[in-house]
Amino acid sequence: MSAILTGRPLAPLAERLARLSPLSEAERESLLSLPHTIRTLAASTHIVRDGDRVESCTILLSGFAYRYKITGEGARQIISVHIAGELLDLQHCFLPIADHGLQLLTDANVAVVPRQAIGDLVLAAPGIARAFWVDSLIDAAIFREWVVNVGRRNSRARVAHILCEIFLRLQAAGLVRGQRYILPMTQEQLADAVGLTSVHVNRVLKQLAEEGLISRDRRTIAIEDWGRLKRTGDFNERYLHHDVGGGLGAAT
Amino acid sequence: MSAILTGRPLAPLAERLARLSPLSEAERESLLSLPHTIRTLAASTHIVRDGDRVESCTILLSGFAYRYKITGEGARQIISVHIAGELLDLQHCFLPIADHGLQLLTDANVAVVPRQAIGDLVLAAPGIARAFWVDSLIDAAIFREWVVNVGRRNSRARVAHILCEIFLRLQAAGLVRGQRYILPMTQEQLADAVGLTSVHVNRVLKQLAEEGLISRDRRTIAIEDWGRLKRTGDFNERYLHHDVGGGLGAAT
DNA sequence: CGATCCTTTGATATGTTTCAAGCTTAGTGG
DNA sequence: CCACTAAGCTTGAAACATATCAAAGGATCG
Repeated sequence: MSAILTGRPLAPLAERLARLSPLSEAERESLLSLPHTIRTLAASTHIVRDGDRVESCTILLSGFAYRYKITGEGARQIISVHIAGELLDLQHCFLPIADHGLQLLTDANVAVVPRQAIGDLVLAAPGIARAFWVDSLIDAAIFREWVVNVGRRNSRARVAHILCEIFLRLQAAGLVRGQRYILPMTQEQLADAVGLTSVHVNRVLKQLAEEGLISRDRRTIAIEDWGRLKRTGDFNERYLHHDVGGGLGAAT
Repeated sequence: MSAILTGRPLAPLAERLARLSPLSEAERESLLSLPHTIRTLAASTHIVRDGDRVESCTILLSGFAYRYKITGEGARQIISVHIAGELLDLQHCFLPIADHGLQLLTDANVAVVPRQAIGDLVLAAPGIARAFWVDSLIDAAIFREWVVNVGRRNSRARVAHILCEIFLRLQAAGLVRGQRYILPMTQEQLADAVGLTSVHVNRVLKQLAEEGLISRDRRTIAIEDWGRLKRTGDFNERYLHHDVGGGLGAAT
């Protein structure tokens, strides 16, 4: 958030990408000087609606957001949850007709960049293209894990799994102190993320708490037994690729 | 397949990418001259195993493949199905530790390209980087739809949906004549793709056939009523982005 | 032509949903 | 500052879709 105030609002983006793939000083600079507008938006604002033609990419500077689709029967499936620092819809730079919706969970600050500017930049700066691409690849890895989560795990594991994932992602982003975090989702939203009903999610959360894996107060989750939570969530963090910057990534 | 025999085995790859994002003649040439080895592999060969360090990318020249993960309980979830002409594991160029397995459904011809060669090429040729990236983005769009499919649709819709998807993808690749295609998956594999049991998939297929939406003979599926099949599968092809080449994509 | 893998069918079990109602919390206006 | 309201959380009972278990029937391929 400080970056927003210091007038370098895209700094978190540059940081994030540099962690994924090495960037030269010039590349960092051109990222920081991307044309953009900063907006402060209220919780539940729609950033993109399914079917929209999107002319910009949004970077989440603070707050939470999620992507979702609505089925013909009116059911909602949440497809991913996004935290501060993440790129929300890079795919719209090249697939400009949205195939899903994108909505804020909380009040948030966002930076909006015209998609043309990103398109131009990636043609001019291959290193940046690579970094964006790696970001998309990690997104996709998370989608794959979610297919497994809703397709083949029981309700306990699904809920435990998403609690693990969000915890680790917040931790990697430096947004968590200790073993607790605020998960700004209603139980209904959580249910839509794991393919269950809110009633059932409620029962599972209660059970996880009774068994001492987590504790809850309003919407803050405290991890009480990380080992057992991971085990009941069948959670293996490899798919998050948090280590990707660590010396490989590129065909160096 | 003819391309394999004519000694231009990577031609289908160049075609595919050019459809996603405009490529110059020079870019096409450098794609065609990527170092590679051609292999003919038997059905059910593993191309990648979960956890492997992968040093190459595989292009499927003929046949079918699928990606999957195994849960801690031993259940398998199939994450995507791939058809001739597709890039199977572009993500391994930049995320070289595999987070899922990749296996052939049928005998197949593949081209194997060292990941370093692709990494070098995308830094040298931004237009190619963009095309690869768009390919990854479409992959991700399909994963998202699968999250919805297994998360929020009932068994009839799930099965109908995957039949629609594969039909359209084969059609777009020019691999289907008329309204029928060979789906080289057992009912158990189909079940693992839609998050059901094989017994239940069997019943759903039977019902879809009885109602006249499809007919079956061994593993060939004939679409008897595309409109109703789409409707019962809640299928909207927008997520496949088959039109993406049609004048946009790039920030032109 | 024997063996294996796959498909099909029936009967029963179960996890999750649905429906319904009461309860708590957070926000709003008097 | 309290009353009121809406939203979300919690709990119970019943219904249902899908899984599980089991066994027989086909297809495919040495």
